[in-house]
Amino acid sequence: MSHELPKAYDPSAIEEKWAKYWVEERLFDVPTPVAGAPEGIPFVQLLPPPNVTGRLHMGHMLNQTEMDVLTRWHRMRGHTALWVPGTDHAGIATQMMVERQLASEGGPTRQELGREAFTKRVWQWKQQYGGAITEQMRRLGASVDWSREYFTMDERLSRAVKEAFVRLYEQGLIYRGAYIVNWDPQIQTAVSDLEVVHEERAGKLYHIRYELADGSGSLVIATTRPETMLGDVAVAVNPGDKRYKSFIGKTLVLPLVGREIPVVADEWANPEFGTGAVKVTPAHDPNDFAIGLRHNLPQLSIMDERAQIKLPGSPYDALDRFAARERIVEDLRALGVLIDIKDHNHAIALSQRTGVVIEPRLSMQWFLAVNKTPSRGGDSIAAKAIAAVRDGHIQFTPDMYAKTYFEWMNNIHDWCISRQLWWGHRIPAWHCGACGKITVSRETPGACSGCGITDIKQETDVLDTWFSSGLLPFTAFGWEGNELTPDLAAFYPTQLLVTGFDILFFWVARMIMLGCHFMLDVPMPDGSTRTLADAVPFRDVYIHALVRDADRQKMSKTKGNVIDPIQIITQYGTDAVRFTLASQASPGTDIAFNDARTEGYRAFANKIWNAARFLNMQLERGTEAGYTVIHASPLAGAEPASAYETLATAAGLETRWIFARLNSVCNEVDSALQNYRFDEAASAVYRFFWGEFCDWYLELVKLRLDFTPPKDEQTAATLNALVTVFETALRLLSPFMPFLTEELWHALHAQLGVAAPAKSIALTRYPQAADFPADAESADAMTVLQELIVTVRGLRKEIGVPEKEATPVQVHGTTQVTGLISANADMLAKLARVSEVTVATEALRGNSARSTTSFDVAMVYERKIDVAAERERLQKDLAKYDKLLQAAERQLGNEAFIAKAPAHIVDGLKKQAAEMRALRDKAQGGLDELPPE
RNA sequence: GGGCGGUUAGCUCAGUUGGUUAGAGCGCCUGCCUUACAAGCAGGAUGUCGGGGGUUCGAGUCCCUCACUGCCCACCA
Repeated sequence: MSHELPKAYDPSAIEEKWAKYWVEERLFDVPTPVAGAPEGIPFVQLLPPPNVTGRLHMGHMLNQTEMDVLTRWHRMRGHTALWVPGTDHAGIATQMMVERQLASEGGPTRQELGREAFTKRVWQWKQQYGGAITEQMRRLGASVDWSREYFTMDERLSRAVKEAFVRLYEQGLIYRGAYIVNWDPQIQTAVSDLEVVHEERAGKLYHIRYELADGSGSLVIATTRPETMLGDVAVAVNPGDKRYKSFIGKTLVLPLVGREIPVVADEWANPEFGTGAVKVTPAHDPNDFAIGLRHNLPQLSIMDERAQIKLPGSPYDALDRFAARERIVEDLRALGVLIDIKDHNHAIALSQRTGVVIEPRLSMQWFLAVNKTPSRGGDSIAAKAIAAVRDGHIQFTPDMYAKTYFEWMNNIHDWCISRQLWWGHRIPAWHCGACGKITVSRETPGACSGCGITDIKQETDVLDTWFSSGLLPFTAFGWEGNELTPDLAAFYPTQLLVTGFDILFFWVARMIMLGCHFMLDVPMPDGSTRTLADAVPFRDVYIHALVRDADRQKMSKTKGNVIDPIQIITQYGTDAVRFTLASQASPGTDIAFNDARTEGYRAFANKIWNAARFLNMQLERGTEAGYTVIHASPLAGAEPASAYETLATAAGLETRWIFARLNSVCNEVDSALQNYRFDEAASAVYRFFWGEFCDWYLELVKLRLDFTPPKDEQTAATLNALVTVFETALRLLSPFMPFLTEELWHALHAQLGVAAPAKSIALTRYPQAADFPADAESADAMTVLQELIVTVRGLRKEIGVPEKEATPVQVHGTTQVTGLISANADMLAKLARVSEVTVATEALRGNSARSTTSFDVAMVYERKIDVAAERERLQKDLAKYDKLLQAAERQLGNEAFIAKAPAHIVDGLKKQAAEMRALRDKAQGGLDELPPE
């Protein structure tokens, strides 16, 4: 039977197969617990739901790699590991996408189609294309529970959203009113503060003269937006501003318009800015709106939803706001009241979605009051959200994000949750045309709650997408009120949220606000009242960095530097890309994605692949020679450590050593992942597999495997150990490189002729340090031998011994060290081409000798000495050791140091000084022996 | 305007509570087709840890300051 692996690793040949297998076999589904919570603390994560319109980008890939590594790691450690996937309906993005599609088809516009037909059309679009991103996720091997996949507009989630809205309304936390909001005139909807981005731009500050109605004088105002003067209802000056004292209470005539407006005194007017007199346009500026309220001024809207002037009869009617600006400036100039135009840089507000300039607009909207006490009492939403983090119920990593969070949460304003869109959760409120009463209800009401007439109309606005996604940590588990569903009992709070800082406020903060608010009302599994500590939506938040291009530039379509993960995956394999991201994922640092690095990790995958091939060959030879290897991967429990002990003793030093290394690398990986140090974990497994298992263990194993008859115990033990270590390494690597390890793990079992003990390596047990003897003695012994081998290799190279020629060496050191070396002369022979080792009684120095802190070694070889090079080397050594020695001696001579530093530091330094002195003397001795220049 | 980061080898980054010779990968140089792997093996070079000051027996690590740089937030017309 042949189990030959192809010579080179080809990810495309294996990845799709396993991706499909994992999904079809439903390996990662976590059923709803029948009663109570699963044993232990389940590891539950919610995937930040990608937009249905989305295509996989590097940010997703990083996010999913991190989540998957953790999920697989926890699962293998025996925890219930639940990762819930889903997609977000993404109101604005999706509506725009479909509108664009309609336009490109030359079809009707959204408005022509009408609301019902249009939303139907969006659903069609969603059915057809909405799965693209989850398809790509499957390709990444994300070990999510697909049986729990949701869409934020699913019927069940829609019910939950309605429930949440109605509850907040009943608690007096949702209100409706006419306020200035950020208006996007392109898509013609309100957007929240967060959806506005500011950009510094060069603008103008226009100085305009307004005459007093009584003709007694005039005053000059300064504005960046002269077109809004059409809506002016006052001019404000600071009450303390002496220049304008006499104007207060008088009436001005608005140029071009002729309307009379008062001069009011308001603190907001800044005497330092402009002329100190500011025009007041309550319907088109948030500050002016506030002034208007203070002075009881009318609110005069002069623009429509497209940001065109709407003043029937006026010459400016129907002009776009920017065209109107030009016309008005011209007309003011003609009138002679345009006094000055100054350059003025200021930050203008742009819509994040469309990039158009935001128009502050007075309109009727729905708001969530975040700082208000609910009608039934208790803390405000923001107060709870602050307390949850402040009191440590939620932990941020990196923790500096907690500061950012507080900064925002402490200054939070009410949240405008209504959008004038058609795609989204329609607000469950009904307007009565007769009495004006609003009926907010879970079910479609038959009649107005005020006057009882049946002719009521549902609110046309929908909810901000983030409102529904903010509810996900509990709605994903079946929340529809105060009842504790089995899933909520088992899985809430989730353990960890992994996400990017770009949605810290949009999503993370909203989940905390809404989770803390709603879940406080849901009892604990034991029936007790829930406290904030258990109302939180997640215990940990891990904020990952941004993936940038190789030159640290932000990826953007306009720059054309977007790296398509699918393309990189096709080129290098998913495992290599995952490993690249994991190994770069150091908290708080952006990732400069350089595919040179990915190429390196593909080489790593290839290395693993070839180690498997080597193993296969040894097993084949072993089988032919009549050896049997029986190995079963641990599922729940480990082999008893004593079994490893016995195996290692029979196999030899290198096996004892590699077990000791496993002991230590298991610890490293576990503690790194515990702290979300994906980079450290990845580099630990990398160094172990390549630097230790391949570079040393596999080479040394070649010495031990003697398949010529008769059978011997050492070969048998080594063969077993080899399989054990390799299989363990596969499990260790599996969370990082799930495809490759799955393939090789199955191949190994096939080769061994035994059934794999599980359907997937992902369902086996993660290697634990305690499984392997720490064995410091073997570790130390190998360190000496490795150091010797490396030193000899270096010597050979320097001296110029031909590659293939074996040479004798002399060693000097303690009897323990020389004994160890002599006993392992075969290692030296194999790895450093040493033909013979003799022990010298005297210290070794001279041109062919090298010294380390544990031994001297000299090569017995006639050579032509490059005196100059040798002198240079020795002088360099001398200088180095001398410098270190002097530094050590200086410090040891410092009484304060001896008195204050801990003993182990002082002793260590003394030892170091002695070693440096010896090494320095040897270097000096070598120099003395060189022929003079 | 407010807040938060970063600056360590040519490049990308580690560096745990201050403690004994500051590390890794990639790249670079030299030599090897030693059959698991040339996507490899072996050897090698490379750092006044952004500048200055301070605390300390001891600073890449703590404090101050300056410079450069990035990000977030913000209703100054």
